[in-house]
Order: sequence, then C-alpha cells, then structure tokens
Amino acid sequence: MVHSKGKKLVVVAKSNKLSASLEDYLEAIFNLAGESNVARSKDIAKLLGVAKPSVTGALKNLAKKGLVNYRPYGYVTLTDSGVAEAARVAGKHSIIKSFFVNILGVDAEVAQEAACKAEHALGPAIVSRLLDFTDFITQTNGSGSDLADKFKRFRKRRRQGSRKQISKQPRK
Amino acid sequence: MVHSKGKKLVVVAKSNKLSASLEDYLEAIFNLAGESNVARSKDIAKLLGVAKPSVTGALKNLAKKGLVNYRPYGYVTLTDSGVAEAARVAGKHSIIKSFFVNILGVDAEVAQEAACKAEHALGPAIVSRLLDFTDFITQTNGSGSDLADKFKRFRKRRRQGSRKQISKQPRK
DNA sequence: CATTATAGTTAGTCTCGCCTAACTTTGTCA
DNA sequence: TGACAAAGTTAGGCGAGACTAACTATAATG
Repeated sequence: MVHSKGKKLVVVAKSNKLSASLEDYLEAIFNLAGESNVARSKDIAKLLGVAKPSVTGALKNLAKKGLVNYRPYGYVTLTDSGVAEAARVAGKHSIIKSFFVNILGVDAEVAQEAACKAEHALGPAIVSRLLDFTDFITQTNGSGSDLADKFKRFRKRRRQGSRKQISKQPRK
Repeated sequence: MVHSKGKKLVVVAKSNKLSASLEDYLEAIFNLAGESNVARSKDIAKLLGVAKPSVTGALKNLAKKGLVNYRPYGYVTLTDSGVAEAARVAGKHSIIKSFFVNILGVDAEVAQEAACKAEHALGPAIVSRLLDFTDFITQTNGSGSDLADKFKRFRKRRRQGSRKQISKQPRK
C-alpha cells in the first residue's frame, strides 16, 4: 500500500473526486437512462441492491457536485459533466469486462461483477493499456491461430497437469 | 453491479470474510514479518499510512478472528490461518502486479499501487487466469519474437497515430 | 374525484474505518 | 536506577454509506 500522501496541505478543497459508491450510482443512472431515457429512483435502488433512502441520499450528494439534476419526486437526469463522468466510469467497466471475457475467458457473469469492483481500483494508465492490449490480442490473430484460443488450451493443459497440487484454490 | 445477494438467511454468522482494510493490515504484517521476522505496530502504521490507534484497532479485530497473536505492548505475529490468509492476499497482489508490469508494461510504482486496490476486487477465478495468462505470454515467446515487446510497439504506433483524438485521457 | 397503491423522502440509527488528544507502558542511557 | 523518549493504548469523535420505520407526494383506477 505505502501511502505517503500530501499530509500537510490536505485540509482544503472538499475534493471533486467521486467515491466508489457515488461512481456506482452515477453509472447506474447512466445505464438506466441509456435504455429508457429516464432514471427512476426505484430502479437505481434495484440495480444497485440498496434500499430506497440510500438512493435519495446519493442523489442529493451527486446534485451537490453538479452531476445530476435532482428535484424531489422528479425524474433524475444527468448534467453534462455527469454524463461525461458516467461515461468515463462506464467505459472503464466495459474495457475491463471485455478483457476478462475475451482474453482471459472468464464467465460473463463473473466478469461483470469483477469489473464493477475493479473499475474503481484501476486508474487511466492501466485501463488505457488494457484496452490497447485487448485490441492487440484480438487483432493479432491474423498471424497464426487465435491467441485467446491458444491460451485456453494452454490453461486447460496446465490445470489438468497439476491436479493434486493446485486442484482449485485453497478454499476459504 | 446487480447485487441480488442471499437476502434471507444472512443474519447468522458474523462472516469470516475480511474487509479490504483488514486484508491490507494482514498483508502488511506478512510483509514486515517476512523481512525482519517481527511486525511492530509503528511500522504497520507507517507502511499503510495510518495513525497508530488505527493499527491497534485493526489488530484487536484480527485477533478476534484468530488471524494474529496480539498482546498489548507485545510484538505481533500471525497465526497459522493468519499466515495462510495473508499469503493468499499477497499472492494475489504479486500476480496482479506482475501482469501489469510484465504484460501491460506499466510503471512499477503505478502497478504496485493499482495492485493494492485491485487485489481486493478480483476473485480467485480471475486471478488464477491472470496468473496463467502471464505465464502463457512470457513463455510463448519461443514461437517468434517477444509478445510483450510486440505489444509495446503496437501501443506506441496506436498512440502516435491518434494524437489529437485521444491525446492522453480526459483529465479529471 | 376519491381512494389506494406505489414511489420517494425524512428521521434516526448502525457499522466501519479513520482521526486527535491524552494517557500508559516499555526501553534506553547517563 | 531514574528520567526521558519512543511505542502503544484508550477515549472520544467524525464522515461515509447503508438500513428500518414512518411519513408524504404522485399516479392509477374505479
């Protein structure tokens, strides 16, 4: 971990960086709005698996940051910067998930869930490379057989070869 | 995100799963103990960038879970299951970081920091594949030139090709 | 248009993880 | 060995983010 952190001059500026939680709300609104053009509190709650009052709180918070247009009992819409921010997060999500599924061959469900968490952990430097890498691998299957496929076979061989030692994963 | 979650029978069993924070403490102790065979509260605090009382709290917590041997004012050691758990976390960290550095070509500092966060987000299914994949790529450079190198050139070309559109990343 | 179901909000509480200030214990060294 | 520094702990507090219970506003329906 090794923090270090600014330490002294930190008091200022309530920080415009979003918490993982608020990023999740923003992304949820973005996705819901993308489908049906409206985002209802109810649906946000359902999508994120939280209770309704949690949504209200988050919306107020996002409104204070100028990312959503919030009016009590009204529909929720994203502001311009809200859209930008949400698109950024959703983009990360998509890149990460795509890597998991298309390169690593992870099950879509698992990849989806993992991407939800990882999108808050990985900065632009990594995600940008991940995108390039995924493209690189999927495009480079001109020179020979499909690399992702090769990997699948490699992995199968490896996992079969060492049954007893690794079996699966030291459970728990 | 899409939770769903057990929902009904969840009340029981205070959960033996560690929070991200506690995993960090455990990993820190593991690393410190590995180097000098003792883990002092002071060093844990420094390594994680937290205040001393936070360490005390975490240690009590870990002790309650049977992962560390904690005696007030004494040195901290890991129990057997503490070692197992810590090794698991540290293993994840190492696998993830290695992928970032050796495959994606990310700067070691950045990779270190990102791995710290990602290790809490990625489950065994993904990490196991990540390990295999990294090995696969680094071992498969027999058939032709080094793939990681190829990727580096691919990326350089790509980033140069699209200067204006992507330039870097929409800052903030 | 009145009733009722549904959506949303308010108020209050809880847990987690961190902090500072002040205290106690331990270790060091003259 | 006694004083002082360093390490560790206790007490108290704060913010984020979630929850439940109870209330209010909106929508739908006869």
